[in-house]
Amino acid sequence: MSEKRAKELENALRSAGVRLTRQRAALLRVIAASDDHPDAAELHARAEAVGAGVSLATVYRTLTTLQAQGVIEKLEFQGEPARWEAADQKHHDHMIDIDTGAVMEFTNERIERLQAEIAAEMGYEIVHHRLELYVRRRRRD
Amino acid sequence: MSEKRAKELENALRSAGVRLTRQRAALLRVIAASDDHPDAAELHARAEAVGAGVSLATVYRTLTTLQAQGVIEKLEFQGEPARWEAADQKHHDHMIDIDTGAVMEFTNERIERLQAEIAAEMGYEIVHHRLELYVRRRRRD
DNA sequence: ATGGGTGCAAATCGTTTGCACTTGC
DNA sequence: GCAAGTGCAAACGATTTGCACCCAT
Repeated sequence: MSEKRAKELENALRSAGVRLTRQRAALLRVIAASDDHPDAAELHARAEAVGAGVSLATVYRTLTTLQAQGVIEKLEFQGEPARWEAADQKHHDHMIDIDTGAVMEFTNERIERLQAEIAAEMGYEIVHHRLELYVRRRRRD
Repeated sequence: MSEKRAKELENALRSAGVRLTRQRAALLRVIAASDDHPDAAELHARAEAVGAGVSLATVYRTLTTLQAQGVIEKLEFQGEPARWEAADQKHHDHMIDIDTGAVMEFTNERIERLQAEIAAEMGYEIVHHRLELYVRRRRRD
């Protein structure tokens, strides 16, 4: 099924005038097959694991290109290297367990609305935003 | 007045067992006198401007120390070098004008509450969070 | 006096880039 | 065929660190 998604992306990219190289096709598949939040090195490792000869430099260049095409989104959690996720899902924010490093997703329509209101009140419109909750498992005592 | 604040901080730090060196005293004053969001290089420049001989390495080390003492907070906006702000004010989030780079502060009690609820529902408690609105001035047309 | 703090320069780490070589269209 | 894409290794920019010296306590 992620193969199907990868094909869709190939067509979308091609009609956007982006050349479909062997490396890009391989990375599209790796990304489509990932449901977590890998960083560049991890994506490179996954591509290598599948025998796709892709240099790390190309991974970086491709990530930038795919982001510009709106195919993926860049996540920059505190201090750690940038992570990436497919952009096909609906908008969501992130919650990071600071003890385990686990990244969870959530959405809250009310928060979204409030943000827009705040910006509007000050005469601005939101281009994009970042909401991250750094959390710790609640200890029951 | 920021001089008064600097003195307060000196005492607080000393009783926390942090040695009060010439460099740290100078940086405390620079920070207390800043009401914006300077990065390490900028703080270094401001310290130099006041004739405080402080190396950039020490600026970095001091920022880390002051953060650990809860005196300042680290801000990491997209891509740019980390910025810092005094931690004495009440909690607030940031709105960044992506065209001018201007950083504004805001608070919204309802958003804070909603965040806590979301975390609680998933069995977590928030240790800290990050909410940034990247905005653009609303064009009246 | 002594252990923490500092300056300097070198090292780190994620990421970007110059250049000569490939390759998709 | 040719501009766009790639690999490699070198360059980058922010930050950190090893080490010899220094100074608050």
